[in-house]
Amino acid sequence: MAKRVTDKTSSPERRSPCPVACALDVFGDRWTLLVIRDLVLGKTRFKDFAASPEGIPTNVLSERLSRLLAHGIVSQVSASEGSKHLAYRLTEKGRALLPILGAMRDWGLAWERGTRAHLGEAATIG
Amino acid sequence: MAKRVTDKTSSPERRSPCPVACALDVFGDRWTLLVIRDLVLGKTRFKDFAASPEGIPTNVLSERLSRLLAHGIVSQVSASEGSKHLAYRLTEKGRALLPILGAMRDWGLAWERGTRAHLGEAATIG
DNA sequence: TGTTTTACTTTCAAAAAACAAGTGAATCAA
DNA sequence: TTGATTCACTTGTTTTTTGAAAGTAAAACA
Repeated sequence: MAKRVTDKTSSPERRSPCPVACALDVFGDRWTLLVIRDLVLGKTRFKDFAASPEGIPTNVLSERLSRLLAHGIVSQVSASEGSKHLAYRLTEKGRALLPILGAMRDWGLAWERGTRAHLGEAATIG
Repeated sequence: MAKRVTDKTSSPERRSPCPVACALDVFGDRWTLLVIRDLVLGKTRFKDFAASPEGIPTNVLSERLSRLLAHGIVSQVSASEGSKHLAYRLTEKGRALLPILGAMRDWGLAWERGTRAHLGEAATIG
């Protein structure tokens, strides 16, 4: 007899139909949006994300990248012609996160002292 | 001989001067922004946040509220005249999170099927 | 060919989250 | 005024996630 804990068939572990809650289920943690930020800044490789100043642990990076792949937020392409290494790129769904990143950058700059944008002032993001 | 791990004097545990990283240190988790959302929706009491459909555990709610207080994002006022119960309100710094919430709601509605805004369509947030 | 780089995976201790239950002050109903 | 109920937590306990370090295998480079 199968023990039904929750119906994860229709929508795997969605807490509510709220779009904010749903978004947080995808990227509601301390690292995911930093990977997105790096992608926006032009980084494409595992080692590049790992080299960011915040120092994401590689196991966390690995898990986050596969989650983003699973959610269709990033895709993998060949790093360069003939290369067997892979590069990560934002999909359209991933690029649609730009306004969120822009709003967060603006809030941080306005309210948290000592912050500086490596993201281009207004053009790149937001 | 004091072992200096990190200089937490100037800015306690800031990972980098990036405003996005800094913002994530404040509200980069699955719950905090849902409390902010509830505040935007007009909820002010502990029990109201706890009653939201996502079902935040009370110990987590408690911890998040004190963190938000510590960061000056919410403040406490008397729930009603003469009452000794307290109500939570967004400060200006907290209201400045509205564009982030709005951008997240828009992204969720656009890219995650089955989401619906209890937040007023465009007027309330964003 | 041997060395280095890349992109992970594994291990494991520590921290955080989830869950359940308890507590005491405040409010309310009789 | 007493007793029940609500409120806002706090306290255990278990489960999950992190984070730091080390290990690994394929690819690239010399």
